Amino acid sequence: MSSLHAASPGLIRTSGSETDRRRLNTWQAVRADVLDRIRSGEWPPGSLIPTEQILSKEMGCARATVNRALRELADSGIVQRRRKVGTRVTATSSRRAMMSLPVIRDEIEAMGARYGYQMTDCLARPPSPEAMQALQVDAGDSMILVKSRHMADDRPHCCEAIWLNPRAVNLPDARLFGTVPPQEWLARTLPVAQSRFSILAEGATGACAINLLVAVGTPVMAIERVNTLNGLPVSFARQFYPPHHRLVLKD
Amino acid sequence: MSSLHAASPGLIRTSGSETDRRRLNTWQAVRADVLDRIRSGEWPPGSLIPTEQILSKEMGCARATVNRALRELADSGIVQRRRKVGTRVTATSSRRAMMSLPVIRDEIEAMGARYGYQMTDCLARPPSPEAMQALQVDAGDSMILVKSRHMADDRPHCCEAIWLNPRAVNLPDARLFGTVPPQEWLARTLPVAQSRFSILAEGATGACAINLLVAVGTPVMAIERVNTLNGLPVSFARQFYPPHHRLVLKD
DNA sequence: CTATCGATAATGAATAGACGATTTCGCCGC
DNA sequence: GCGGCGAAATCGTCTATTCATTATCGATAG
Repeated sequence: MSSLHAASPGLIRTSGSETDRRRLNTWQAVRADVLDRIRSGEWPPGSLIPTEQILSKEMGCARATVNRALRELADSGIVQRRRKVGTRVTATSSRRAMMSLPVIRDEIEAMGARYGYQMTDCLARPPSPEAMQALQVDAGDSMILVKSRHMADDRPHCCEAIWLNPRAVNLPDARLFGTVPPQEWLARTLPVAQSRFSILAEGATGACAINLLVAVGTPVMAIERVNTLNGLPVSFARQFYPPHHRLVLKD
Repeated sequence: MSSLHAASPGLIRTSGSETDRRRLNTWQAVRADVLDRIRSGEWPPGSLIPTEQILSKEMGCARATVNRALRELADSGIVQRRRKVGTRVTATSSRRAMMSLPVIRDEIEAMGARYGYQMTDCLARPPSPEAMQALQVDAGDSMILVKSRHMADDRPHCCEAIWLNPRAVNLPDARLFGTVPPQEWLARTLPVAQSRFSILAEGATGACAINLLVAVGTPVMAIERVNTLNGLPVSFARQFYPPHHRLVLKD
């Protein structure tokens, strides 16, 4: 019926973008088409684009298919949609980018290096002020602090300090962390937790500098991660990466 | 027909998660339900969960609705799906997090501060080695380098150096950048470009340290951004943020 | 035993149709 | 002019159905 069934070339525009549309699904073709017409200036930033119904008729596909395409574009911040109003091209270039935070073991092995892990400390102690704030506990609670470092081919790749909340999770024998990184143990124990990350630059402090084999005060990138499960804060981790480490995001 | 039409309570499980499901759509309810059963250990990491058909029957909704829910979970890395094989709970805790990179003006005004912009330099010169690599140009090409800083209530918030490729975009009169930040001009001129970001920690160098009012060598967070349009690299920007600036990601 | 081929099962995508939610817009009474 | 109210437009979601794509498994020919 439709001129545009699965990968039929009906939709392909002659404008000649670099994307190879021969193997695109219909909704991906619609998305690419809309993107092209935005880029070409046909629909400038801030303007309304035609309704789903008009587009579906124009492109010879179902409205649900156009909906899927436009929803994806809205998810990445390229357009904004409101009922009854329509779909508007986002005026500013505010963009959302997806970052993938792999397990450090995978990250290192993906580079083709040999992974190594060393626990450097494992203490029960009252939480630091940052840990108190992140985990919503108070100074009286006793927390577990595990410090460790991760090596790539015997060179330090990252060092880590993680606070674990014994009220949120049953901790194993501490010796386990001598061989198993706490993040991996946590991932196996609590399948899906909700996480909040933040990224900042810091000067390396004493232990961190020693573990990363850099001078005190050297700029390091810190990634903080708070895991919560059912609203209960479970862990607060800080990972430090030496200079020249890059976190890459694609948009 | 279905026991689960739009926000009907049919699906609501008694497990009592913290999420308020009374106002969830059906597909969101399905997603929450699956997530709960993963978290509860019913479907441990690495295991296969029931097929879409079984789930749709079990939950009294259409398979397309289950598909939507499981697709969202796959998009955020919680499950992995393969045709004919099924849907598997991701074994590692590798997660994808969404980061929003707002226009700096918006970022500052959202904090309730007054935005200020100053251009500090605007030069035509051959590209630096990094710019050559990022923009895929060679040393013979003449590029435009604009340096600027952004202020929040008269305190430096971020400084920026951006290389523009005159072969990819028609540049305006350079005086424009005295009042309009290059990123904003770019956003208005090229509606939707594809971007690649990377984030790293560096020590502040001379001009950067002066602009941010910090000592040389102070750790700063650098965000690099390469914009390309139809495969043609358009701009290469490096933004530097002073210590204590945090980039926040929600998962 | 092994390679190949077909049946089967699972997800992926598309369709038409329906209904619901939300916001705008104009009409009407005042 | 103005306030309220209902019609209409538009996106959001759901269903049922069909076909496409991909992988697994087992049977069969050699």
